[in-house]
Amino acid sequence: MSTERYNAREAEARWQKIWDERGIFASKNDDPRSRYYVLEMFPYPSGRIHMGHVRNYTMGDVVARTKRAMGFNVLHPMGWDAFGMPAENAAMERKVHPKAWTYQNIAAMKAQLKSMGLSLDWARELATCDPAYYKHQQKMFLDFLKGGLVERKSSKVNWDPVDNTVLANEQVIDGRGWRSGALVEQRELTQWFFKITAYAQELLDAIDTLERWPEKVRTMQRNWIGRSEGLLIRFALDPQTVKNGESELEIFTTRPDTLFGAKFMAVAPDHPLAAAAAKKDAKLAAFIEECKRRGTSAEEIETAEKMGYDTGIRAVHPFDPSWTLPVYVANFILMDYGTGAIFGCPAHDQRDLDFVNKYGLGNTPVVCPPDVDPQSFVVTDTAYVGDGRMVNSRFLDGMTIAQAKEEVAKRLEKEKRGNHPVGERKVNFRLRDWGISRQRYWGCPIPIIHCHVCGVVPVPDADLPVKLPDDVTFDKPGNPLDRHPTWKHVKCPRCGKDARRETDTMDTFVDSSWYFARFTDPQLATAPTDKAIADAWLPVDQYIGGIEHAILHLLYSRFFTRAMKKAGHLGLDEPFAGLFTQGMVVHETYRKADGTFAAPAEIEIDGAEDARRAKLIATGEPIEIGPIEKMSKSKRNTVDPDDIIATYGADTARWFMLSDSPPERDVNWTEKGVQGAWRFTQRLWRVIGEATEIAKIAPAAKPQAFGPPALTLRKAAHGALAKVTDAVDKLHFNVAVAHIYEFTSVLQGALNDAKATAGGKAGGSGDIAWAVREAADILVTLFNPMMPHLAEECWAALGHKTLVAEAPWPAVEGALLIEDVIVLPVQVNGKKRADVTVPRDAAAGVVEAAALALEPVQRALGGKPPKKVIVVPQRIVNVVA
RNA sequence: GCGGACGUGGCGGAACUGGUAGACGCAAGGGACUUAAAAUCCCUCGUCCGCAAGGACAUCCGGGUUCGAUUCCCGGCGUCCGCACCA
Repeated sequence: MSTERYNAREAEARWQKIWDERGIFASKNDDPRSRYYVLEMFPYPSGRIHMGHVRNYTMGDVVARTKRAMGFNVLHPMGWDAFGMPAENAAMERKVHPKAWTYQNIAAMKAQLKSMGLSLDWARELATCDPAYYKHQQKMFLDFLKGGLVERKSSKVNWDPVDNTVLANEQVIDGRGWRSGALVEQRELTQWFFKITAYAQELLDAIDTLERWPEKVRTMQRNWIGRSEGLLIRFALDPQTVKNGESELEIFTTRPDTLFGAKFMAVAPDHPLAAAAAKKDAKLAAFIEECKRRGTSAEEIETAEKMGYDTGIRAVHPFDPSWTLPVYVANFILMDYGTGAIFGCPAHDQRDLDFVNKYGLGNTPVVCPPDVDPQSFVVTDTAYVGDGRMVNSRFLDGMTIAQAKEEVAKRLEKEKRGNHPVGERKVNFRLRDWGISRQRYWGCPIPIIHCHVCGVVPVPDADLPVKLPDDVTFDKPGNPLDRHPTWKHVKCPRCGKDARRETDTMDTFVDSSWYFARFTDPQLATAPTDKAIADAWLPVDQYIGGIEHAILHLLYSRFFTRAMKKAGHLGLDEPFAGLFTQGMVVHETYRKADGTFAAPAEIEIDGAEDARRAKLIATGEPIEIGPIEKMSKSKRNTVDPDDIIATYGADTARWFMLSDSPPERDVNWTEKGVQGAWRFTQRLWRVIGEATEIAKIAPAAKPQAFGPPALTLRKAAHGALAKVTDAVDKLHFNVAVAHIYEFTSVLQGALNDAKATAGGKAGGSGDIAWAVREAADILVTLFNPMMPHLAEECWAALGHKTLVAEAPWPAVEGALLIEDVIVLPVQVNGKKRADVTVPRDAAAGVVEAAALALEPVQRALGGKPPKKVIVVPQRIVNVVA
């Protein structure tokens, strides 16, 4: 074997070709072995992969390759989340068709992914913009419609004035569109909705079963679903005070116990009662307008003062007909939570307290904290929200909060007005239905026809897919489908009269809500899934992606899986058994004097680590080294994976992505770090090269006995094998990497020793040669999932005729991990003073005697006898002085 | 405000279920090889006292439980993230 440097560029292409030709990463649906489905969140085809993709897919590939070696039938597919706005933006800016742009990008990114050497089953590749994919999505939309999970309703929607489209609540961040960043407007539109709220309780409950999900994501989803238990109360309105004959105001409360502390009622500015009252009150109408004009961004809400307008209407207290409360329209009441109306109990709710303090309505405490005299308990600026006993509350006095809630609920449930009870227990959710209509071209058409006579008519199965027309224009804002000359004009499938096609397309999150199921049988033409096959593969055993999808994508997919089950396409509820959210790739920023940023490739850095200076290569202009931030185009702190792969090879990039930083945390990309990874690839190549020389002379049969040097090496090899296996299993890739480093050093030391004893030549006795060969094989198998190309190269050098990609994971020889003689730390009062060497299964008394005999222990005891000696077998000895 | 996570050398980080704190890597210092450089190999590397042997301190801070705490409990401080006028 040559001692030349490992040429990653040449070797990587060669091995990729061999893997490809042999099709070794294609998984078969009828393979009888245990299945393992590992999936990384599929990319949007933006044009180029970025380092975040490299990190994400490397992690998935390590899992896939390891599980494959362990004998699983592994499914590791890749596809494209191919619909979306950027394609239309490109069309508008560059006059390129969204489809052409998307497919060009897919081709480019696929080549990049291939250069990473990922063990993907490309035969299962899919793109969501392919009619062969979205045909099934349209069919499922109709299935769901039939099953009552789709609804068409007029509602106030979030309108993004820049993207000219509707956004789901989940896509509005701080009052701005998640893509455009534009301030979102409220508009009233008729939209299609998926009834995700029908599963609110189920989606919430099942979070408890997702044991292999990060706690953080589970918490975020729980909060998002936002369950609260309370009481709906119908307050009668004083007929003398109403303007248009209204008789009731329905509110939702989680604190019915505080009903005797009520001081006012309040409704949202867009509540029907407010609108009705405004008709006869110009000032109120103006107030409502003012409220609507106010933004909903975080800062504005933070600073907005509580404002209200007394409508003059009065509501009657449900427990006292003679007690009436003023009804306000207030800016802090949200129409889309509960009923859009509340009763205000200022003593025990901060917002209500702020409100009454402003309008002089006063407060009456009704919950008295423990150990406080009710007579002297007053609330001024801070509402009391803690525990206590009821006071000032007539029949509730003395009860706990829980008892009072129960009592109020019981009484109001019994009381009737008309046919309805005055009070009704209700569970309220924060979760809203998922509005999926988008006024865009590059998305999945909603398969519906609107007929003047028949109304909303589903497109018949035989006419699916409803394909996007190719001849569209992007010269004007708005939806190209809507202004297409012919596309929307169709005959009604039911009555045959002229009708109009739905021109809205589906939210792209629909596309990604079921792709994991499609991968199980991506060519199936007749249905979205073959249920038996999908059920055999699913749930995904390990899903890996960014935390940014903690709510949207992951919640939608959970809903979709349930909806598909209902429609008969799947037999399970939860799509992802294991979820891992990886950290970001971050990099230093470089700021020029004029405030703009320079790219890493444009600058040169010198000086010691604590006094680094950067300058622009082109001009020598000094550059300020800025904070480490997420790689982004705007900060220009990105590194192109292509450049790295061309310079160092894919294995180096993969290795660096896994080293040092734990996978869930951010990894800082540094030139030094990459070089370290690159040096290690070369070192491995050298070490395996030297090992090959010795392995050559190894006997074919395993020797009967091993001398101490061979035994030590074998113990290290099997120890490393056990530790790396465990670390990879827990996705602690940085720990696995550390153990591989460690073991490489051990092997290197053993090779040097063997050489020294053989007088500088490759040699040594048979047992050493055999152990070296075994150690080298184990080492290569261990780093293969991380650096697969180098591993193949080394594997071949070691004389194997097979591929390491197809080699089984080595079995640990458990006996090698058990030492006959062990070294135990000896503590005195919890501080380590010495080590004691004892037989592994020595009796506690023997260990104790040996420990006490040690000179440092005696010194620490100062000649006095120990009070107590604690011997933890095979762990530690602690002497208590 | 509510919820979650985290806090360990110059840096990234490791440490099983309460049992030798600092594995492994980066950076730094010293040495070998070389005409030289690169590459490679070897040694040192938490802080303080000490020539050394050895000792003291040390996992954000303050308490507690324990023979023993980075790990468990209580109370602070700080950082990051998510949600947020949610009745």
